[in-house]
Amino acid sequence: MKLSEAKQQFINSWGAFGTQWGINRTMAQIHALLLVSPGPVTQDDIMEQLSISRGNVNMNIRDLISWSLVERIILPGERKEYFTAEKDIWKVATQIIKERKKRELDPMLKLLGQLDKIDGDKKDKETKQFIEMIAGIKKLGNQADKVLDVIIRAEEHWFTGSVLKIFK
Amino acid sequence: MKLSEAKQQFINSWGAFGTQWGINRTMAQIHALLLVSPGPVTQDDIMEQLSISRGNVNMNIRDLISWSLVERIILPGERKEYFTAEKDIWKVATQIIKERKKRELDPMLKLLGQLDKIDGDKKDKETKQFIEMIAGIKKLGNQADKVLDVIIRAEEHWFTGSVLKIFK
DNA sequence: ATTTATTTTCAATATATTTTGAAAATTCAG
DNA sequence: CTGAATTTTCAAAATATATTGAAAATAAAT
Repeated sequence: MKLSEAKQQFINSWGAFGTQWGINRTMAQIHALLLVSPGPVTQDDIMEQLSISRGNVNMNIRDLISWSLVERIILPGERKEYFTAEKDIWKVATQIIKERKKRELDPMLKLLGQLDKIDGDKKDKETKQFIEMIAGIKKLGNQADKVLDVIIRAEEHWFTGSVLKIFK
Repeated sequence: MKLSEAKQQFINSWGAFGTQWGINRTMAQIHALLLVSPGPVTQDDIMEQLSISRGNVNMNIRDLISWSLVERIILPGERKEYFTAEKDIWKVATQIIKERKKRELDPMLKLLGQLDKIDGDKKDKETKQFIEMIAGIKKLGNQADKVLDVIIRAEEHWFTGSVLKIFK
């Protein structure tokens, strides 16, 4: 397989993979393109390589920046803006975990904290069952929160290829 | 807050939450409805409570069954089929992890295994960089695979509320 | 201050996904 | 086997999401 083919396939697959995780295809593809591009890249480069419009590139790039996965770079003497992606995959992964925790897990735990304040007889079977179910999800969410924090801090173990060492 | 309100809010929020994770809103809502329903429920019950069509219920229920999150139940003497969801949230979570591993992580690792077979000079800077990046993702994927296996097997720790104990 | 390059916005358009509902298939009772 | 109840399918319609592209805004050079 040629390098160019492999890159193209990586971009396509990364895009398809992203959609399964609620990430828009183009955003994932732009991220993939930046991951396989050795140097900084302009909006025009991305437009050309992925055959998409300027507006599309612009919006998705800004989205990627809000996830701290892409950085805007100004080259001295150049008028255009350039972009690069963090290439260290461990950093990419922990950054995504951090953001999803903040954007999704935290709000969800907040919501669940309100749902178990039910008026009326707490001894009622149906009420009891509901409160227990919510408590279960809350417990799961809190445990996930802690586990993810440990994983985020496991950088050295990732580096040595032994993330499992954080388990006893 | 009344029980019925709380249930309704849970169903709506669970649906919204699901969409952020690439799960269709209605499927997540049906799952939520079954989670808060003490007994088994029919297609007609779901149609009525969520105001959706029969076909929609049918397709999404089958999808949930394929994820092993919902079970079809035949009550003796009854013509209609009933459905229930696994209520133990830990089991729900590990089942989802298992399925996503199988459906997404495994195929992704398979793909990555093909992408580093690049023709030509392995010493070429760009080629080298690409191969290393793919290797990094592969490494991350494999580690995630192992960590998820440990989590799936941590049931007793979940039960005692100390999933963190699996960390040293 | 004016021109020019570049980025950003966003209404209109295109595409993808979900939902409907009625017809076809299946299942079960008599 | 027949007919009624129930489930399943799937083309058409509705909805939601993503994309375009040109106009407006911004930034830099002269």
